[in-house]
Amino acid sequence: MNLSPKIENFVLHCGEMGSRWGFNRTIGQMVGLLVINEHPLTANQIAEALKISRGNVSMGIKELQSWQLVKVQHIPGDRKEYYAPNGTIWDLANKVFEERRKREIDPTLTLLRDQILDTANTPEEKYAQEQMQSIHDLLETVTKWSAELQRLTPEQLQSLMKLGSSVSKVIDLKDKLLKKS
Amino acid sequence: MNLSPKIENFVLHCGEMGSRWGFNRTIGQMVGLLVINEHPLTANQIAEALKISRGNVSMGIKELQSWQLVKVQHIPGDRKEYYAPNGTIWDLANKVFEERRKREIDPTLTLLRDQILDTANTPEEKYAQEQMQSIHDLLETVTKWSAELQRLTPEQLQSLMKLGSSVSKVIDLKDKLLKKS
DNA sequence: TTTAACTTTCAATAATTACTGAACGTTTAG
DNA sequence: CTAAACGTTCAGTAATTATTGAAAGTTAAA
Repeated sequence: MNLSPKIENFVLHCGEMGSRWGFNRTIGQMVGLLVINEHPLTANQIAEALKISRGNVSMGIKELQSWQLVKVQHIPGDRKEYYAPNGTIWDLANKVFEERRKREIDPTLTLLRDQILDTANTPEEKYAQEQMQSIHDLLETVTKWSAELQRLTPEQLQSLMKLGSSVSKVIDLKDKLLKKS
Repeated sequence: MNLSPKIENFVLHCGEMGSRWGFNRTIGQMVGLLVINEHPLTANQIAEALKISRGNVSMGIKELQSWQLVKVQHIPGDRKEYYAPNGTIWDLANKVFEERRKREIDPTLTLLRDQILDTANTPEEKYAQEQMQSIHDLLETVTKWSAELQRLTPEQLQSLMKLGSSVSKVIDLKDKLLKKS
């Protein structure tokens, strides 16, 4: 399990980006390693390739499973577990996106819904509630949009994109069509 | 500078979410505090309200300025600096979005562009490059889309949203229109 | 100038987060 | 049943990140 320089480079980069993508360095490296290898890897292979302890691999896999990013495979007559990415690159990105929405947006949306129902007693609270309402509306829009976009295949997205490569044009389209009918 | 329970609750929540939004707890609280207050605040007021040191406020403001999330205001005859959110809620969200794209996507895109130009020497490298190509294409699509969506006003977005509340319908629309012409 | 009112910086330290490795659990082949 | 081969857990420790507060920097009024 020694990586070619090019592949190692990619894996190390994934590690550096890991924390920005929502996990930590080691887990970032694990994702990179699994994605870049055509064949599933055992926990020991991962530990060896990344030079980390066996226990750390176990915890990392657990975390990745909570994100639904890896799946376990078995080879007949072999007791070891083999780990592989749970879907295409596109699938993985969707899963990360979805999970982050749950962690970064949903809790705030819940809080704001409660707060907005309360009555404001002072002018400060009045203003505060208006702001919270704005944030709430923004987050709802973002949530709905991300759900919409996730529903599309990469091909649909790219097709939509090439339509003059501007969403504003889609709006124009819509207006035109609505006028005709 | 003592906060009403309702407002304090919101500020504390922003703190808890802070690290998920790309900063740390204290900076999250600062954003919450500035957004929820109608009037700009001085560094000392922020320190007092959040019960943190004056130096910490200074560093937090610096960080928020690098994200372009706060602006400084002055009151004539007063040497203190007053801090306020740099734009509407929508503007702030856009700035965060943009900054995160720079940190979370751009560096990887740069790396992948380089890697893809290299020639693959082994079958493993061949596969690795195909995967890197997929990731690259995905990130480019995401980048372009986020740029498109950011260009729209909240009103445009919501109008587009209400169009049967499904982007797939827009694609259908497009197809219909193209057939007609 | 000097001094007072402010802001910034940064070394020391506190708080948080990640990692190791040994102990324990589980499964299966012999 | 026993031992070997694997996976998991978690207390202790290492690494990283955030915070304080004292010192230094800046500005402007007197």
